[in-house]
Amino acid sequence: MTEAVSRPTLEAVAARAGVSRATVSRVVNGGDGVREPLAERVRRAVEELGYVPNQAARSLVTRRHDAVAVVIAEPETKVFADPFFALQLRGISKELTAHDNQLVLLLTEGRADHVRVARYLAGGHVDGALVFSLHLDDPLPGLIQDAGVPTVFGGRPGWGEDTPAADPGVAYVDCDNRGGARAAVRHLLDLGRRRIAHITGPLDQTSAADRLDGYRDVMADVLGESDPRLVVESDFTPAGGERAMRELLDRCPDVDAVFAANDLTALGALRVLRESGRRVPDDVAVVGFDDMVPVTEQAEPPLTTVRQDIEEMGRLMARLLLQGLSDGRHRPRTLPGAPAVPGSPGTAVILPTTLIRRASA
Amino acid sequence: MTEAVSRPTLEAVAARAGVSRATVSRVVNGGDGVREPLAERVRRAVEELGYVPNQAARSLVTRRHDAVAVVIAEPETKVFADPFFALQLRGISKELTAHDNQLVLLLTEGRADHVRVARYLAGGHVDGALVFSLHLDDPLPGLIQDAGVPTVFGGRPGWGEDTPAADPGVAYVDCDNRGGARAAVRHLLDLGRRRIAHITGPLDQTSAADRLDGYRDVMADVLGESDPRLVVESDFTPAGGERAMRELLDRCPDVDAVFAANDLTALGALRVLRESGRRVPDDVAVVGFDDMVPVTEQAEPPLTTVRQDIEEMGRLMARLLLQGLSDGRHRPRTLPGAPAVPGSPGTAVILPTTLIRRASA
DNA sequence: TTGAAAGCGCTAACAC
DNA sequence: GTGTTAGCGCTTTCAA
Repeated sequence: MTEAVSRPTLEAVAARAGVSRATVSRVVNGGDGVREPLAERVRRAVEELGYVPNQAARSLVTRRHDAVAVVIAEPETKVFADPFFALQLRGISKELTAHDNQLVLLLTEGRADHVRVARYLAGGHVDGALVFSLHLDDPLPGLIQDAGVPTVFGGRPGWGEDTPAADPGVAYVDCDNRGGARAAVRHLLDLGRRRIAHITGPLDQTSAADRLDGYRDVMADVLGESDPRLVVESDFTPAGGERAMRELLDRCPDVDAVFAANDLTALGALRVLRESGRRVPDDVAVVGFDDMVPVTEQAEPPLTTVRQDIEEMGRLMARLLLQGLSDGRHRPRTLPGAPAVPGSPGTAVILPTTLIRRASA
Repeated sequence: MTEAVSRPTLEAVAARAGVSRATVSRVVNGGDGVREPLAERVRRAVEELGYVPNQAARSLVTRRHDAVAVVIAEPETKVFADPFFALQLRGISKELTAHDNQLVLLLTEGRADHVRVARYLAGGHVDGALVFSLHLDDPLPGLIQDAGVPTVFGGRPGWGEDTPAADPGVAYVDCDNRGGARAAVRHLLDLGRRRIAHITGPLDQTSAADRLDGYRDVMADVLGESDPRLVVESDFTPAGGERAMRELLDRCPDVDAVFAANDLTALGALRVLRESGRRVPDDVAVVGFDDMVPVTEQAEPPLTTVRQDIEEMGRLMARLLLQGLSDGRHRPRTLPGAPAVPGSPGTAVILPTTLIRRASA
């Protein structure tokens, strides 16, 4: 196996260049305030010795790591099966890289891992955390709060909502789930459909709950009330979409439209509809949510869906965090238990959604 | 935004418990050699203050991080689209977690990121690295070697092979790509097929090159020579598989079997065969590679394929690395440029493959 | 068994 | 401009 190598220190570089450690440090960190010939000598010494600063030592004094953790509260299998995460990560990755921060992805396979992750965060390996896919009863937010790491959430965190305990300082980025859902259902109504079903996501996630609310808003508005049998809970996966669609056809064979909580779910629903001999959109119209292009465009028929800019959400999460971090650097260090700084950068950012019409509705 | 919090130090805990820092340190790190009543006092103080050790400080002296980096030399989109990585990561993750090591996933979107990753590794954030999906001309292995971080590769690294410069100490885990490919092609021959095509992976990766070699071995053995038009290079993706299959049908409409370099490629090929009106396996038999169960079993028809235990490969990579690390700890520190320790734990581990017969061939 | 003290490699005041 | 020096928070001899 490639072996560990003992690396040269600042001291060694200083000796070789015939200067003090401080001077080397200055050159290594930008080099202003060092006369050129000296700086050049130092640079050569760095080069010759293959010097790389020891981050542990540096972090110990600067309290900075130039690294940000991304925590996804889902098992790997789901993380990797759902393009949603890939897109969000790409946005995050781009933004972090642009600001010379390293992305550290922490995977969690279950509850036990949450403790490990919290320890990692509290251990001061990173300057902040981006956390997403939270579920209602997740212990993670509490653990993270205890860890005292600046955090931005992806998707509105559901914990403590409407309670006085709700942390007003919590930052998150989300899309207009409820508004998007309304647009989808309104579109189906405009198409003349009346038996509009909804296959939800996991209702312990606010995104799924909000989309359900949007569905109900419009159904109640227009039809007065809605048949509860038209709503089936699912889990944002294609397989779940299949199961839910079967259930739906069983309960309400007269269903003439389906609003699926995300595109993957819609994919499963389309498959079952096809199997059952129903034509889309003629017999049953289908609308998804997300607009994950590779999925929606290759669906049969191409999927009408509610678009949200997932990559942009990721980018914004990262930006919000980095901004908060650099602001924080100019302020005195926060004490344990101190309230979040009021007026801290845009606590919640809600991105708009757009209905994208394709062939399925 | 959730704000940073200044954390209590060892010092604070010591003061609270009325003992020395050394004693607290002992208790925190296992606690042997401390009398029970004292230890208990310390534990209570730790609890009350919510003390978590500062890893930077600890690493500075121990030179350990209990963290391992996983580097995947592919753009995110590919990483997340291919279940292969998810499986391997799961194996790695399990093994690391079992040994209280944190997995740090470093994503690379392009060459520029390689330098960043190398810096990160050299900066001493992790004890070792697991690297996979290398391409022939990748600068990464060189950079990593310079970084002086113990590394285990996933898949045989292609660089320097057959040259005196080849590092004999390099550790890697792979499956028997060539043998597996031979089995696949032999199976197709046994089925009576003679116009057997091969859709390769990216040939700058050894796994793809080895599978092509295996294909050629058998074709040459049995048929004397093989029609070069029957080989099309592709890229391990379903879309690539589609393109390649179209090309193949165009060149050799009489093709009666396809050995695809992986399951995703086979999936694309199946789709095009269906479109072209050919029946599988009646007209054209198809064999894949990997046996990614969700893919192979849901393919139409279910895919005959060469199974490799991907999760196990991941687990082994991690085990090899951790073992090397703990061995290294008992030895004097390696000097820069020192050769890898000979007889270091099993330099190469090659896992066997099995042909899994399903409906497609 | 416990404590005192040295020092890991670095940055940041503060002198010069 | 450049060097000197005092820590950052922790582990680990070494003495007591």
